[in-house]
Amino acid sequence: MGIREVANKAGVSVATVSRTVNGVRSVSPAIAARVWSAIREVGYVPNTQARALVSGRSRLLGLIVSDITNPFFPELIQGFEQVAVRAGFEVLLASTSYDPALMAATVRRMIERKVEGVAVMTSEMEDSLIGELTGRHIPLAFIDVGPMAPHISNISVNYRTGVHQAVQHLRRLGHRRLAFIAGPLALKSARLRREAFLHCFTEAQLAADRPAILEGDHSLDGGFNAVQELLGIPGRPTAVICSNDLTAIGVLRGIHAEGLSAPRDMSVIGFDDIYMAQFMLPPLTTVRLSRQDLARQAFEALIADIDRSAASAGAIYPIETRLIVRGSTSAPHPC
Amino acid sequence: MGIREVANKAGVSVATVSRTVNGVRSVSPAIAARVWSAIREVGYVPNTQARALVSGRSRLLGLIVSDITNPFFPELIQGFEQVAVRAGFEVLLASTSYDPALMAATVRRMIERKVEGVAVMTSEMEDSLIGELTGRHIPLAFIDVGPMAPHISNISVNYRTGVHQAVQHLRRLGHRRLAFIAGPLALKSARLRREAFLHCFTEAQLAADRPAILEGDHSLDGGFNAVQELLGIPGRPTAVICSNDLTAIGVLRGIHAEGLSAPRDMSVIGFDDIYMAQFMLPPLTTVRLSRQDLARQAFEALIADIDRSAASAGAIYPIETRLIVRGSTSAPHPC
DNA sequence: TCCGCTTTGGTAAACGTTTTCCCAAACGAC
DNA sequence: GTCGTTTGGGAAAACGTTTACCAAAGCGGA
Repeated sequence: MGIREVANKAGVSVATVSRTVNGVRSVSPAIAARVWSAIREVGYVPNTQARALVSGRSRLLGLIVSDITNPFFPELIQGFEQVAVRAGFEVLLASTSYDPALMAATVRRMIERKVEGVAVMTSEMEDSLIGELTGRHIPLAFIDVGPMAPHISNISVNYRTGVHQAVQHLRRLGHRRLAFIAGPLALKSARLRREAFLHCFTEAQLAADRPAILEGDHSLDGGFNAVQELLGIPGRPTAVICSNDLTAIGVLRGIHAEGLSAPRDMSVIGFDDIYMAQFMLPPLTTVRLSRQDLARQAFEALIADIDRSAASAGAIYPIETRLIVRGSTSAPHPC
Repeated sequence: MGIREVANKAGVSVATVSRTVNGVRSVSPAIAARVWSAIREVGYVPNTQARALVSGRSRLLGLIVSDITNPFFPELIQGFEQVAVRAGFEVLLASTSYDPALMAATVRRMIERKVEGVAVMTSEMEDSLIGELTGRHIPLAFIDVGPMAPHISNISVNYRTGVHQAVQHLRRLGHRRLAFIAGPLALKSARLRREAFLHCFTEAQLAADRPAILEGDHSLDGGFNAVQELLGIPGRPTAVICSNDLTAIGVLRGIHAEGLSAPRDMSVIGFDDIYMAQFMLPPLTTVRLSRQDLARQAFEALIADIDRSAASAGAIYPIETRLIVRGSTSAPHPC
C-alpha cells in the first residue's frame, strides 16, 4: 500500500509517483494518468509521518486551552481547527485544566510530535516551558496575554474598551455602586481586566463610589458563590460586571437562590457572549468577544512566523469587543 | 539534536541510546548514566514521527464528534483525551458540524496520519467511509449507535431505561399528556430514542393519551422554536421530554417567551445532564448520561481491538443512565 | 548538423528512529 | 581449564517518503 506498489503498478519510479501526487514538477499527462489510476487501484494514501520526516514539516499545530469545558473554548477551537485544516494543517488539542504539571507534559508531547507552532490560551505558562519551545524555534501565539519576545505573537483583547462599554452602559442606566468579579487574580489576564475596570473611574469616583472587586474563578460555581459576598458588601452594589459569562450565569442563579431577582435587584453583565447567554432567564447582557477573530488571528500569526522563519519581533494583534444589551440589566430599583 | 548527537556525546552507539530511552533491554548502569546526562545536555527529545515510521505504531487516536459546540461533547472529549494521554496516546480531534463532506475529509486525514483507532460520536457515517477504515484494519468505536461488524465496537446507551425513568417520573407526578422532542429523525440514534419513548406506552395508553412527537435538531434554537408547535397541539401536553439538554433549555426559554412559566404551565425534562443544566431557571430535571463512562468505554474498546489485532467480533458495551430530578418538573397545574 | 536549453524520467541519498543480527566479554559449572 | 550461557554493546537494515543529482530526449536557432 506504499508508494512503491503504486510505482510498480504504473510502471514508473517512486519519484514520478511522488511528483504526480504533490504536483511539484511537471509530469507528462499520459504518465500522470497511469499513476493516478494505479493510486486508485491500490487505494494509496500517502504516509504523513514519512513525509514529515524527510521534508521536516509536520503540518501539525498545537492548541493549548485551559478548560475545554468552558463554552468559550469550543467555539475558539472550532474556529482554529477550521482555518488550520483549510490550510492543510492538523491540530493537536490539549486542555490543561489549569494544571501546571499537565501543561508541562502537554508541551513535551507537542515537541515530540514536532508541531510547527503552538497557540496558547491559558493564562499562565511557565517561562521554562516557553523557552523549551522558542529554543526549538517553534513559533508561539498567545491569545489574551503572553510575554513579548521574538517568535512570540500576542493576540490581545482590548479589555479597556470592553469593560468601559459595560461600565458606561450601567452608568447611563443610573447605577452608581458597581462591583466587578474578576477571574483568579493569580492570572495576569485577570489582573489586567481588573485594572481595566478600575481605569473607568476617576479619582473622585473611586473615593465616592467605592467600586467593589471580588475574586472569582471563571466558573459557574464561582459566580454562584460570589453572590453571598456581593450582598454582604456595605452599600450593596446595584450592578455587577463579571469577567466571563460562566461567572455571570452563576451569579444570575445565585441571585435567584437568595430570593432576589435580576435585573430588578441587581443588574448583571457578562463577558464573552457565549451562545447560551441569550437563552438565560433573563437573557444575559454581555460584552461580546469574537472567538472566530481570536482563532483566526492566532492562526495567521503562527503561519506568518512559520513562513518567514526569520524571527519576527513579537507582534501584537489587537481584538475589539462589543456590548450586547439584553435583559439582565436595567435601571436600578429604587429601594 | 537527534539520537546521533546523544550517542556521540555519550561515546556509545545509537542503539544503546535507543535502548536506554525505551528501557527495552538492560543497559549497564554506568553507560545508562552517561547516556541520560548526554540527553539532558543536548536537550534530546525523541522524534515521534521517525519512531512511528519504523515501529509501525503512531500512538495516535482519532475522535470524531458532530458538534464540539454542544456542551455535551467537550466533557466527552476531555474524558477521552485524559485516558488516552495517560496510556501514551495522542488524540486527533475533529468536529464535523454534521457535514458529510467534512466527515469524509476528516477520515481521509486520519488515515494519512495513520491513527491506530477512531472513536466516533456523530450519528451518521457513510458505509464507504467505514469501509475505508476497516479495510485498513483500523479499529472503530461507535458511541451511541453504529453498525455491527468485526473490529467495530458499539458503546450503546440504554435509551429504553433512560426514557422510561423520565416517563415514569412524569406519570407519578400526575401527567397524562406527554410530548417528546426528538433529534433530527434522519439520524438513527434519534429514531432509537423516539422508539424508546413510544415503548413506554401500552396500546391502550397510546390510543388514549396520544403522546406527541416533534422533530428537533438538538440545538437551543430548535428547542425554542418547538414550543410554538407544542402549544398548538390539541389537548396541550402538560410535560415534554427533550432528547438532549440543549433542546430542553431552548424549550424553557421558549415557554417563557410565550408568557408562560415552567414547570407551572409545562414540565420539562432534558437528556444528558450537562453541567450547566443545574444553573438554569428553573434548574433542569434531566436524565444523566455519563460522558466519562462513554469516553472510557470507547477508549478501552479501541485498545482491546488494537492489542489483539485479531478481529474481535463487534462488541457491545452498554451504558446506563440516571434520572436527576430538579426544578423543571412538577405536578401539572389544574387548569 | 550541432549546440545549448528545457522538459521529464530515474537513481539513490537522506530523514531519525527501532530492531535484528552478530560478537565479545564475563560468568558459572564441571 | 574448558565449555555453554548469559549479558551488554555495535553495525546496519529497515520504515515510506522527498529531493538532489543525473541523463536522455526534444527542440529551436545558427
